[in-house]
Amino acid sequence: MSRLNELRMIARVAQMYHVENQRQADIAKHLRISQATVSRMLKRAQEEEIVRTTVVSPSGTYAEIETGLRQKFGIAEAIVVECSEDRDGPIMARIGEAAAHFLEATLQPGEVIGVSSWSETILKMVDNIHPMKSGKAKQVVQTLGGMGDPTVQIHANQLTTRLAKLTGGEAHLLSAPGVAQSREAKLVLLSDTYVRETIELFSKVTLAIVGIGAMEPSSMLSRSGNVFTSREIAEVKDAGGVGDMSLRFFNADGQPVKTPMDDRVIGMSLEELSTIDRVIALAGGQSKTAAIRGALRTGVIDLLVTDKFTADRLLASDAPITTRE
Amino acid sequence: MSRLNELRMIARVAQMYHVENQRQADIAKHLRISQATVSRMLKRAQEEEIVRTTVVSPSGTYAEIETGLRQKFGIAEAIVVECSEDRDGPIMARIGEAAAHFLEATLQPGEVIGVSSWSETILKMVDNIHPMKSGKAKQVVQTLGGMGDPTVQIHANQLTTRLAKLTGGEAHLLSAPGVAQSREAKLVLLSDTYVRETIELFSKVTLAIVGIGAMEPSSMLSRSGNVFTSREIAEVKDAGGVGDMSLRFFNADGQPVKTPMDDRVIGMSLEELSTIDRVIALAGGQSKTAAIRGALRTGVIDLLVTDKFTADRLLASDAPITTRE
DNA sequence: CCCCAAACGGAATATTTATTCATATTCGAT
DNA sequence: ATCGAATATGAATAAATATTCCGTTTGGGG
Repeated sequence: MSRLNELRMIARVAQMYHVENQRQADIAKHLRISQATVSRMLKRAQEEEIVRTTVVSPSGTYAEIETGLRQKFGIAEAIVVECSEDRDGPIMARIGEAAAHFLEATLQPGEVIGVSSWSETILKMVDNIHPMKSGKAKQVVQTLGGMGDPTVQIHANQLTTRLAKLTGGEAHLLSAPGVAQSREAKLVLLSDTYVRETIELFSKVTLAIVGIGAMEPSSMLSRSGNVFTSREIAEVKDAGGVGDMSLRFFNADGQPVKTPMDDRVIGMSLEELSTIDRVIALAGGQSKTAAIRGALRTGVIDLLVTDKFTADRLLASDAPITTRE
Repeated sequence: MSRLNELRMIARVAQMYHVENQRQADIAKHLRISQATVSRMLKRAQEEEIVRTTVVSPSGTYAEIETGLRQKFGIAEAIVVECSEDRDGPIMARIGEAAAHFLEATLQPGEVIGVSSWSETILKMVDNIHPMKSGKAKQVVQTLGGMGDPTVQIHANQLTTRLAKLTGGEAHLLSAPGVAQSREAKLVLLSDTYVRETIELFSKVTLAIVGIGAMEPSSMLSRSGNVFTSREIAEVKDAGGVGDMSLRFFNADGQPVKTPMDDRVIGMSLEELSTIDRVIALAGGQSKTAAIRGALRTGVIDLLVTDKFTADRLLASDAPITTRE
């Protein structure tokens, strides 16, 4: 019976604290008990469920799905954006927008941003970044060569340059094709001083922004000319490849798929990516689901920004759960 | 639209803080923002109602009614006890129990307790106090004389003595009748050294425990012999009296009702009561409702302990609301 | 009855959180 | 464009809260 009187008092303390916003010291004075006791009563109130705290996610946000993604794939953070329809265009726009906001809010002074430049989603992100007056970033490094097609080359360079301008960093372009014609050709390209300097910066990158590619070439990729032959793509597929980040392929388990083509790609490797402090991946859309799932399993991604439909698909899958941490 | 991205982040912070019990500094590190920002986001989360905190009063307690009493009558605290039936016996027992618990929990070391000894409810309270080993109270002072009837006299003395023993204070009895035969008789009684010493202690009392009497004499009062004649009582009633504390009468507005009898009462006055740091009133029951309402309006009571039925009646009344503070 | 283990409670203290202060930035009005 | 008010930010700091530590008490076994 005295337990009830005790709980009554705890409830009163909880009310004064949570509802009336009184300080513990004042409550203690009012009730002639010590502040320590008030603190303990409040803890007790939680345990006894006299106070209940609930976090409601604002409509249009999907905290629960984000938590699901974090847990299922062991990533540090996930952002799931609202999207009215499951089409690539709107999805990319929303993902880019959310990523831009996140970047703005969390970019540290002096960061070295690495950006793999041929993702339409990343482009949307850059479109949404507000210029930061006090130069936050130190350098913005292009982590994958441009395309053979000069039009897209310019596009890629522009993306890096704009991002650099917006974040106040100095741009370091990778003035080379993303894929060299041969191993030898790559070596030649690497002999270029500017190219080498940029590549040497890869290890300094503190924040990498990457897109995730599906095996079926994206519109941008195909527009950019034949990067790989369809036979080469088929080979990767046969080896289990489900997608790529910066033209580095991986299978459904997140294991790298080694191919002879690796020697021709001029850009950051998955291994390099894994050493980077923060890796932000931007991707969504029906066709990319499998690729994203594989990418998440590589363990290099710290934050995924995706859309609700894709997130649902990622969680719905009955593939084995990979827990980290 | 960016408001949504902002809210998303706030919701995430709130989740990490309230659900996952992470410290603000850790959240800040995880999200690459400052601890100050996390603190502000959490405040924002409250404002935006992303976090909702509710205090549920344990069943058997009536936090809402207590709040109603505090607000309507401007008292510092109220305790409303559960009671299955609206009869005086059980009500007094529950009130006494709750008051005992409260007293135990909040009695300060060195307090001087004043107790008006003829309330059955107070008796129940004393019955429920556990002995306090390390003498908390300094002195326990009887604030109203005993009754003419020697049996009750002993009762009253015992109550004070027991309370003193239980709280570890030294008992100061008021060895005199509660009501002298005349003004002159009172003066004679006051000349007694022990009586005077006790009365002088009134001003030192830090915590007074009082009962509230209705105009219809209680069983204890009537058993104790004719304290006042029914004619005297009628006079008080005519003057608007609705009840008394320690035989000091007041009307429905809480204004003292002065009568010639005041000069014959040997006990603490309402004025003295009002200077005391904490005044705890114990009372409940159908017949006492009007008396309690008047008592609350005197402004001398800091804490009322009553039962649910009486509390409901006190709140239901459409009498004008007297707000203090 | 006495002693011990566990529980309690408060003062002092450590830790965590909120606020202040100094800057930087945005936005709106010229 | 340029100024100024309003807003936002983080570092430093003040304030509030949680915990540790220690003396007391309580409730069992010897």
